[in-house]
Amino acid sequence: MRILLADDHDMVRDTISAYLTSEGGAEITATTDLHRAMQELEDQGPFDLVLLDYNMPGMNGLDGLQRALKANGGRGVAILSGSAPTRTAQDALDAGAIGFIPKTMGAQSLLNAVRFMSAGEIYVPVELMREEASAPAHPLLAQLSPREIEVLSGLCQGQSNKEIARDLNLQEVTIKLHVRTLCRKLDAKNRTQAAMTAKEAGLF
Amino acid sequence: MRILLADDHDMVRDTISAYLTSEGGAEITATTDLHRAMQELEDQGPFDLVLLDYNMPGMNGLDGLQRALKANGGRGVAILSGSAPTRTAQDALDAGAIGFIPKTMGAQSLLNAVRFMSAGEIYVPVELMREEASAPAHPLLAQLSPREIEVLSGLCQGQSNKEIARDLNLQEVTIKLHVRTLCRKLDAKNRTQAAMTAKEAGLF
DNA sequence: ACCGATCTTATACGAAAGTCTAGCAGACTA
DNA sequence: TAGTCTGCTAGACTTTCGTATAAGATCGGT
Repeated sequence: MRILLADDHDMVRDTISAYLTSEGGAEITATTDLHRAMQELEDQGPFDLVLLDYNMPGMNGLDGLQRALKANGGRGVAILSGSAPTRTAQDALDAGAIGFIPKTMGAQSLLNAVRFMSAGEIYVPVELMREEASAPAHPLLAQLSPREIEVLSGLCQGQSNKEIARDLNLQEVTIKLHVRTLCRKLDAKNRTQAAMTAKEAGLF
Repeated sequence: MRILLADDHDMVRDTISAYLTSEGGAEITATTDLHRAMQELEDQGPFDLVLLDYNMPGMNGLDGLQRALKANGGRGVAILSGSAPTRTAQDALDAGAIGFIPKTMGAQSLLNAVRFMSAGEIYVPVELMREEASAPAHPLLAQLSPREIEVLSGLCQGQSNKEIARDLNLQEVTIKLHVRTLCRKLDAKNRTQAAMTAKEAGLF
């Protein structure tokens, strides 16, 4: 089982490598960023599985995933992520990833997932699927209305009220109200502070 | 060597535990958040070393550090962090932490550091100390003037131009200018987007 | 001494953000 | 059926932000 692992956190990379090697008998090649991962893909041919950290130099969101997929000759590429917004997981799968692994998953589960994906099976943790349907993902989101969450998403992209209004088919004034209530609920003085709070909480 | 490890990423926690146990002969107690860590501190008495993830339910910045320090009866408490702003490291040490461990550090180095800190020595990775003095910490900061960095800091706290001006003893118009150049350099359309970019890059 | 870069202040104007008041629809209760 | 609560929408108004243009001050370096 030949696996390529790319993560810029040495500690995470080292310990995961050690674990998969000793407990799973895997043969790991580890790199620190997408650039070097691409080089390994060229030099060492296709791997049974490629694991890419979502937040890593060179990734540019799911851009790196696309490139790795092309370079791995049809074999699977999966995304590792520390903060795991359900949305990103869905996007990754849509983009062709063979799996999405949140770091909140246990080491033994990781090993099982890696074996699955190496065999060509698509793997997504059950919690994420459930979360999609039921759970509020984050305590902060629970106290926000659906509209407010949509508006907050716009805020975090640095959109103006007018842009948000256009995207949601609403009037600009309406957005202003939502922004105000968002600021109240998030204990922020203005849109920027609200966006920062949401970002820190790991939403979006 | 009895160690309490608290990190909400199961994967990270499991693999680090396994590594420190097998390679370092440590006896690890692992928990998922600060609340449970405090319980373990009460139940299992003082540990030789407590490792706390900086981004973890219940931490509230360095608030959790203070509480853990009190509960561990004089023995050391260190901070683990994924994104490692030098500023936070300094603050942690000032608050009484016995060490600061970025996850970009290798597993073997971690083991050494843990042995050091268990023996009561303060540990900070050399790169952080150097960074403080020389390196630009982040490529993005390199192209910003000192003033611009100060203003950007204000932006990331959601301050208004007027507030920033007061804090820096400048006129509001001056801040506007800096905000404009910041938006140019960070490729942002407005202050909110600039703040988000800075946040994503791990600054502040 | 000159040049260029950075930082500073000023005036002014259009655009966007933020505040206030108020009306309307659906849901739940009595 | 009326009452009430919550979420969504709207118009008018004030404040803040963003931009343009101009110009003085300081500092380091060819």
